[in-house]
Amino acid sequence: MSIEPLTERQETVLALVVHEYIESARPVGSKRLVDRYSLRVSSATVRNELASLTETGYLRQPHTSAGRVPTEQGYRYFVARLQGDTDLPASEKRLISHQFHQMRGDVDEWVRLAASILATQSQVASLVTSPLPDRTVFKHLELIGTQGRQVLMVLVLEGGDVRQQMLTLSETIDQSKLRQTAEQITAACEGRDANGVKAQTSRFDVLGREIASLVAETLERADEFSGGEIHRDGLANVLSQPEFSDTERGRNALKLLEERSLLEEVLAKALSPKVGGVQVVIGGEGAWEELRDYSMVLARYGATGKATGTLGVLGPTRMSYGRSISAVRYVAGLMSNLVVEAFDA
Amino acid sequence: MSIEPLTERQETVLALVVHEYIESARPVGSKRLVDRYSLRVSSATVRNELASLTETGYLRQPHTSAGRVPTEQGYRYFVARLQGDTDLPASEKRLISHQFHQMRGDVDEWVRLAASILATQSQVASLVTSPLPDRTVFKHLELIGTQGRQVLMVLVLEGGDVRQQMLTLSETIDQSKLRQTAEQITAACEGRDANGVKAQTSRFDVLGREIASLVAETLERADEFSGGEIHRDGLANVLSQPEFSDTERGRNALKLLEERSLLEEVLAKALSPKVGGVQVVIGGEGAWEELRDYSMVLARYGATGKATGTLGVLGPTRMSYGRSISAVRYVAGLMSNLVVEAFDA
DNA sequence: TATTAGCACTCTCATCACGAGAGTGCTAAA
DNA sequence: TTTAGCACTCTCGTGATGAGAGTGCTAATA
Repeated sequence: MSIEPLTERQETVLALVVHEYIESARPVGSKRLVDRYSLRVSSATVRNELASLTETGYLRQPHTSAGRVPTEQGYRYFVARLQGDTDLPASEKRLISHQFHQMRGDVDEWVRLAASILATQSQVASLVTSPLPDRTVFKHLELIGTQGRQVLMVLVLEGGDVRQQMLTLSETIDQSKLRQTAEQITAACEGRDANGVKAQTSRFDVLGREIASLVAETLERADEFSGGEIHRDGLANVLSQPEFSDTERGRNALKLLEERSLLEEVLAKALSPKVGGVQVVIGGEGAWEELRDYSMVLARYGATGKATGTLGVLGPTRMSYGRSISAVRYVAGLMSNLVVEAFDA
Repeated sequence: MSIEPLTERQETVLALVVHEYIESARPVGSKRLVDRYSLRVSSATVRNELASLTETGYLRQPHTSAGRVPTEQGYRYFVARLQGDTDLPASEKRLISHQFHQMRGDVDEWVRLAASILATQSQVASLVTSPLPDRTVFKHLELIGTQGRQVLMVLVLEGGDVRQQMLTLSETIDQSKLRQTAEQITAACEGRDANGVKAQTSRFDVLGREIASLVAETLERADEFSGGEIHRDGLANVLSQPEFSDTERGRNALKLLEERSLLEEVLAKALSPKVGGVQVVIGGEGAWEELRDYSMVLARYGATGKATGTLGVLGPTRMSYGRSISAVRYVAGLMSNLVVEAFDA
């Protein structure tokens, strides 16, 4: 399979088949191709090329005497080399950017807006996770006594994220002692990560050690917790795709989108931890059987080394890669700006 | 319509029709009824009762010479008077309770688990919102200077919720002054709500007033923000219901479930703000045209006056009300316990 | 040698007819 | 008041059929 490089004409034909199939969702035949794109060769010639592309594994025939459909390999070739650089029209960009500037406020709202925009732009389902710190860094600690031995620990992280936790101490400690301890720890640990904090613990007294190791634990937990909630939108979109008119398949698609663990795994493994670039996962790439009929277009956004999140879309392999890629790229850029701004503030 | 009270036999027939229709999803006829439930009357008699129930508006005929289907009125009568008190089997309860105890940790996890359990138990889609304070009460304030005029305001609310906000002050203020102000405000405002805090502002100096009014604003915003994220699960379930085998209808159902604003409105309006009891909304109750073909089973959980959230299920009017009601009731109870525990801690 | 016209053949899909099955309403008898 | 009987209606699954689109192959052509 696919030892020979494709001739120019084969590339053209492949591109047209992919393009046409994405639009029509029906196997595309030689005659149709010649008619719709007014090729300067006859349908018989195209037929020969189709046969050849089928042999080399770029196309597939659903049944004898039907038109051709791209294989995963075909899609990959198309996305990698044939599709050309697409981009959203400037007017769309302005509109989207406007919506983002319109809204100010909390991260959840950004995430929601991003998901909504991706869904409408790509016409498939979208996924967005909140930006989370790559490496959690301590900034500030407060201890607030409430009643008896109960103490509320408020832990402020680099980037403004806050963790809170209720503690029950072994004995009642008065507020001034608590404050003093908190200040000590803050002074010693500002700017350190979980390991850095651990290294400092020996410098404190008994209470200080107890608290500091709890802080270190919390920081560690925050590091592990890579996922966070995955916000979805446009689920209804995938059902309007003709390949899911069969209810069984539609249900399958939804199940996939609801399955948190699988999505988390894909997001984690398929996507490099660095911000930049759009990744396309076609048909599960052999690694995920469940994704055989689906493709994802993903990007990481945020500020590498500080806080990053992922966003992308999920749809049938027959999805408009152009629309999706440009939408994902643009929205990821906007989200990155927001994250960077939030960090610098 | 429905002036005469129903005879006992009519009630029996209505109950059987609803029951049978919920199971089979097909219009139910007289003969079927007699056969399956070994009634001691003939099909002709049942036919008469069916005709009468149709006349009084409890049943409906999809087309002449087809079986009967319950109307909304029929469902309501059934749920209100005929269904009997259903409850989850003890074994199920144990299993669910176990899962809840298995898991400790943050509120998001509770919400996720509750949604997942509701979805599997009811076989339709589930909705759960996080518990949010009914009336936001101030507990503690911290001001943390970062760089220049930037200050991080950390606001701890009754119940342990934390709000944070970045401020840019008009001039640089040193940390001790910040701390002093924060302490002043904390002392004066602990236990007060938005209005209470506002009433205190005059007692502070310029900086204090500025901060305190920001605090009051934040508290107000927290009050308004009644909704919060709605966590969904079991979306795929609704697609397996036969009424949504038609793709168009299925897509509609999904759109409904994705529409945040509508759901929020229904949750807010249909459900009393007090915890306790399960509410059933059948076919939109005339108030929501979009919900014509759907029913919801809802409950508010938490601790009235402290923090409450809503949970429930959404499915076709032809849903198993028994299963849903008992599942919603039980899960709401468990969640309430968790909230109460968290508050008392 | 590469391209094209022509042709026989295949496979899908929408349409239509048809009959089984389930259900109804009505009448008349028990 | 209940029920047996009956004629009638409507849906739905099952084939049959034919149009349409597409293919591969062969032979003629540039």
